[in-house]
Amino acid sequence: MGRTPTGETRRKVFEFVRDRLLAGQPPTVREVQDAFGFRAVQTARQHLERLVEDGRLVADRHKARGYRLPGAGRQPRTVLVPVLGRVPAGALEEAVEDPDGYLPVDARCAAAGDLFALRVRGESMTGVGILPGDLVIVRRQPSAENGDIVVALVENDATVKTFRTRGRRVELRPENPAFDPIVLDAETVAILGKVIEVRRILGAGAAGV
Amino acid sequence: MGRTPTGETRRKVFEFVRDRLLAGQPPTVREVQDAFGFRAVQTARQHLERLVEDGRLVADRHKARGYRLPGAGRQPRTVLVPVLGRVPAGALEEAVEDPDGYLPVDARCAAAGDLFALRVRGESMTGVGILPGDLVIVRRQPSAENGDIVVALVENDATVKTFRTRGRRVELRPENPAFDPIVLDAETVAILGKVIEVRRILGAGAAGV
DNA sequence: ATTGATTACAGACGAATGTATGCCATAATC
DNA sequence: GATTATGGCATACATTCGTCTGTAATCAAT
Repeated sequence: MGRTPTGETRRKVFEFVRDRLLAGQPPTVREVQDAFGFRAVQTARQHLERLVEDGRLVADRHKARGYRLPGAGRQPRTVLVPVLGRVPAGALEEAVEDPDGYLPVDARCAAAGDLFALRVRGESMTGVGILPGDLVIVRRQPSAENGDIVVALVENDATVKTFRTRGRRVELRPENPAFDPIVLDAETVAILGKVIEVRRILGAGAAGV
Repeated sequence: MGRTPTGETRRKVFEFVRDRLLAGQPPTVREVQDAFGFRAVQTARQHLERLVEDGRLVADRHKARGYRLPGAGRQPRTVLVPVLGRVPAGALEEAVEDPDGYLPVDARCAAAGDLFALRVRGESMTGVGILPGDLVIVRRQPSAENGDIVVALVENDATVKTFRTRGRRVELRPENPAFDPIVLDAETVAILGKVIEVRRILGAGAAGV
């Protein structure tokens, strides 16, 4: 039957498969066939096999929906992290039960259950590029090292500060000259966790989860 | 044969399927079977069907790898967005082919293929909390509105600036007093897209994808 | 003990899916 | 015109996979 310009269809097939894979829904050969209106399965398969030869796709042989993008190792292990509305004293567990939403996070460096996210209030950390409304992703841990940005409970309120030891006491330092450091006994400071990522969502209307 | 405590296995099955789905690799019933060492396919299927009854999964009937996570609305629609190393003039398509890695992004507000990510170089946007090394997630679009933060091609190099019209010309304004705005003819400015999200990964050692 | 619910196993069937073979049409090159 | 490469079609086959039927063991409640 007729034909399309050389390489044109192949490129579109790749984009179709890639988009499906990135969306987490690998297509079957016949779904590719239908998507392009091919009247033979083999036509779709020829394009797919060519893409494998060219190294643009890899194939799990004899597996349903077996086409993948190359470089699987570099792909992130995604988990959904709950965004906590408020953090009442110590009740982190309960807050996780009723989140404001979820963020997809690459969790190759942390266990899924150990992560949560908070929305930043106040301007105390603008000096290090953490603005009001930003989301911080936190790995739960009871202590921290000098220079870590941590989430701590101060007067029943979660606050983001830089952690620093001061002899036997601990300094929670804002990164904004307009704010004063908080110095407390090491025993009385409740560290909720360490900030491992900062996000700011600018998208029009799409506000933050 | 023997049995495990009530609900325990079911929970683990759910977590297994969920992790696979979030990783973009939906499992078959028999893969679930193998993963748990069940000696009958039906055992895996019973657990999966129960999870569907409980509303924790949804099923595309008679489809290979047909189990999905429910609540498409509340949960983020996660896609993997390629992180581009360099952006040679205009060759965005090719750059997407060979990414440095992928970021999981909530793409409820954009098509999967329309997104890419870049690592920020330079300090020209520190005034709005975008620091060197940050990752910006960009939605491809050829134009922008006043005040949008955009990625534009200037002298064959991708740069992040605030977009503003100046009569018939456009101004690409850095958000740092130490830098000067760039003013160009509207026709000669190549806008690659609009920044919809900013990320900074602080995690120890885990550096950025 | 009986009943019911849950967990698990065994085997089989049919549909979905990946794969193979052969054929035809168009376009470029010699 | 012959050759070669490419894009596409039609059909058949083998494996994978979702689904079904039937059986047995364990536990809780009656």
